[in-house]
Amino acid sequence: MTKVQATISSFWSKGSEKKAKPRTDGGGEGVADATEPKRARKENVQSSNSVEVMDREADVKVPKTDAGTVQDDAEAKKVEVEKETTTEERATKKKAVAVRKLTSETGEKSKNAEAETSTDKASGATWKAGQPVPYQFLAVGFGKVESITGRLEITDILRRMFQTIVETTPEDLLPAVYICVNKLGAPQEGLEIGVGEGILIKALSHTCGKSVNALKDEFRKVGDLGDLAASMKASQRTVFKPAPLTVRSVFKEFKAIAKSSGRSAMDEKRARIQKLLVASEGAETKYLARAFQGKLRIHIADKSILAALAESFPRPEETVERVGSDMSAASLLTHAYNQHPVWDTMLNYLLNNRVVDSGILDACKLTTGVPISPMLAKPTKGIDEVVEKFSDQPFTCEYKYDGERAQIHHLADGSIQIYSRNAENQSEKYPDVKLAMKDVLGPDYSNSEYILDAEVVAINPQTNHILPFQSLQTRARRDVSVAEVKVAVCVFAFDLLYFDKPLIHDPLKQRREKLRACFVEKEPVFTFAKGCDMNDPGEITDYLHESVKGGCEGLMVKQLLGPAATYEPANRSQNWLKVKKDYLEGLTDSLDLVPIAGYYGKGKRTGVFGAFLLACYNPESEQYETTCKIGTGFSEAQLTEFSEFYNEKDRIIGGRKSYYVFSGSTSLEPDVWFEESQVWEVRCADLTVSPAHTAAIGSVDPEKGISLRFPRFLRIRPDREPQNASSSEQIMEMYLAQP
DNA sequence: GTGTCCTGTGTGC
DNA sequence: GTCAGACCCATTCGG
DNA sequence: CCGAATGGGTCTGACGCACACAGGACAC
Repeated sequence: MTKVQATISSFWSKGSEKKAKPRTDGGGEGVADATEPKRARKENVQSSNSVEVMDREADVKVPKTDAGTVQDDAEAKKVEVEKETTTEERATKKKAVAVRKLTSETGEKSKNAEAETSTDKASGATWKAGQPVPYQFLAVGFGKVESITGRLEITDILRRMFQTIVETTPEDLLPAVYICVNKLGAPQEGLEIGVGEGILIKALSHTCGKSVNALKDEFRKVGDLGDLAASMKASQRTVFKPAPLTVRSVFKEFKAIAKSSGRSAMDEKRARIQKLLVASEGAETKYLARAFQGKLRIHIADKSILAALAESFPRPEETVERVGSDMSAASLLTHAYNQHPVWDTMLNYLLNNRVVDSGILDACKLTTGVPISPMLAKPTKGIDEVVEKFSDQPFTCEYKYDGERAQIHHLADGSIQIYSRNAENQSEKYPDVKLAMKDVLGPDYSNSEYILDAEVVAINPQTNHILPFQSLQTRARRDVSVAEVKVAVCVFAFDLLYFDKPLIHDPLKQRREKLRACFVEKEPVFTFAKGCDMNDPGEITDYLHESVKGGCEGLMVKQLLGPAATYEPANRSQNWLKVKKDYLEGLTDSLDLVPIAGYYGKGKRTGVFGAFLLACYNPESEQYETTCKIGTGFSEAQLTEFSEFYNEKDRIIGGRKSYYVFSGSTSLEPDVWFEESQVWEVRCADLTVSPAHTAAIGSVDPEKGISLRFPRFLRIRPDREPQNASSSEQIMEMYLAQP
C-alpha cells in the first residue's frame, strides 16, 4: 500500500516538467480503444467489457482487484482512492480536495458507465506510462467521435482520451490537443501547413501508384480525401511495417511540413506526407489525410476540446471568494481560453495543478501581445428584432465599417502589434498604422499598454471617403514598408479592452469613455467609429440609411450598461447585434439567375451537387454569362431534389454550350454542365468586379465581369423562364447603383 | 540565370 | 462571410 | 404533477468572392 500511495501522490504532485521522469513503478498501460461512448442516461445495458480507461488506469495505480463488472471496479477504486484521500489530507488541503472530487466524480461516472460493448478492438495499441502515446489512440478515438453526433457523448469520449494521456504520458497532452483542433500552434505564430487537395493527391498518387487523374475521379465520388486515402491504403499490402506513429512524432512532422520552404519545398512536403501515410494504419490514414487538408470533420472544434478538458480534471470547490470561483469547470476554461487563446498556457496550468480552478484565470490572463478572440455580433433579420431584444436598455448604434477587424496592441516594450479577427499577426501589413499609432495616445499616457478593437478601412486619401473592401484587399501583406503602401487606410476604433489593466469586465459605456479620454483622433488615419446613443428604436432606420450612404455595411447595435455590456471574447453575443443592409426591404439585392453547371458535393454533401454555377442572360448576345457559384441557402432536401432534377431527362449535357460565356477560370471549372432549365432567386450583399465571372463583362471593366458577394439561394422562380432571368444590363445597373 | 505566368494555398470578408 | 442541421437545455403545454 | 412538445442558443461544417504570396513550370 505504501508503494501505491507513493505512486498516487507523485501522480498528483508531479508537475509537468518538460521531461517527465520515466515511471519506475511499472506504470499504467494506455489502451487505444478507450472510447466506448457512455450511454448511461440512454440505455441501461450492462457489460463486463465496459471498463473506462480511467478505471483501468486507476486499477494500475491502485492494487488490482479481481476486475469483474464495472460496478465492482468502480467500488474497488473508490474505496482505495478514499484511503488515499486521508493520506493526502496530511499533505495539502488543495490536493485533498482534488482527490476527493476525482473520487466522487469518477466513482459516480463509473457506476453509470454501462456502455455498450466495443466492437472495435482492431487497433490494440497499448503503451506503457511514460511512453509516447500512439497516434492510433487518437485516430481510433476520432473514429468513434465521428460516428456520433451528440455533444455530450463526444465530450465524454474526448475526456477519456485526455484523461488516459494525462495518466500515462502527460507530456503528450499538448500535441494531442493540437492534433484534435488540427492546428500547429497559436495563430499569431503564423505557422501554416501549406498542404491542400493538390499536394495531398500527388502524395497519394505516389504512395499507391494510381494516377493523379484517377484519384481525382475517385475523390469526386468519395467526397472525402481521408476516406479515399484509407480505402487506397486498405487495398494495399504493406511489405514491411514501419514503426508505429506516435502523437508527438506526428505533430512534430506536421510542423516540419509547415516549416519547409524555398526551392523544392513542395517535393519535401510531399515526401514527408508520403512517409506518414505509408507508416499509417487503419483509422490513422484517414485522419492524417484529413489533417493535411485542414478538415478533420469529426464535429469537434475548440469549444468541444475545452469542454472535454474541463471534465478531464477535477473541479474543486473553492472556499475563497474570487473571480471565477463559482463558475463551472467548462466556463472557467472557456473564459480563460477566450482571453488568452494559447493551448500551451492552458495545458501547462492544467498539468501543473491537475485541477480546474479559478487560478487558471490568472494563468491565462488578458495580456498585450497575445491576441484575444474578438467579440462577435449576432446577425439580425431587421430592426424589429433589435427593438425586441433591446426594448428597455440604453444602447448605442455604430457604423459597421466594411474593412478588416484589427486588434491593436501596444506592448510594454513600446512595440505595436496588429492582429486580425482570427488572431493572425498583421503587423507587417500595416506599417502605416503602426506609425500612426505612435501619436494617438493622449498626453500622460504614452507609456500605457493597451489593446484596441477597431476596423481598418481603405480610404481615398484625397477625399477621405471610405473605399470598398475590395480596395483594402489589394494591399500587400508581407514585409511592407511605409513608403510602399499603395492603399491608404483609416483605423476606426470602437472599443478598448485593456489599458494598463483589463477592461473587458467594464460596461461598454465605461470602456468607450476611457477610449475617448485616453486617445486622440488623428484624421484621417485614426478616428473613433461613428456612433449614436439612442433610446428610441425608431431612430435606427434613419441612422442605418445614413451609414449605408457613408459606405458602410449597416449598423452594430450594442448594449451600453450593466452586465450585458461587458466585452465577451469569442462570443457571438446577443449583446452586440448587427443589422446589415441586405436584410432590409428596399436595400435588398435579389437576382434571378439560371443554374448552368454543377459541382459534386464534398463531405456531408457527398452524393449530391454541393454547389452550382449561376448565370444571367444577355438578350443582346443571346448568351448566358456566369455570375456566381452558389452553395448555401439550400436545405438538404432541396439539394437532393436539385441533384435528382438535373440528373433526369438529359439535363446534364456533355460539355459547355456555345452560348454559355465562361472565363476558363480553373477554380470555376464545373464537374457537369446543365441544360438551362430553371430560374433561381438569389440574394447577395454586394456586387463586385470579378476576374472570374463574365456577367456584364466589359461594362464596368474592359476585361472583368460582375459577381456577387455572399450569394445565397432563396427559392426557385417557377414563374420564370431562363430567358427572363436577370439581364446583364440589370446587373450592371445594380453594380453602378451601389453607394 | 532571369523573367513571366500559372497553380495551389491561405487569408480576409 | 451565409446558412442549415443537430443537439442541448429551459420553459411551456397538455393530459 | 409529470412527461411531451417547443423554442432559443450553441456548435459544426457545408458552401460563396477576391486577393496576395510562394513555388513550380516554362520560355528565353
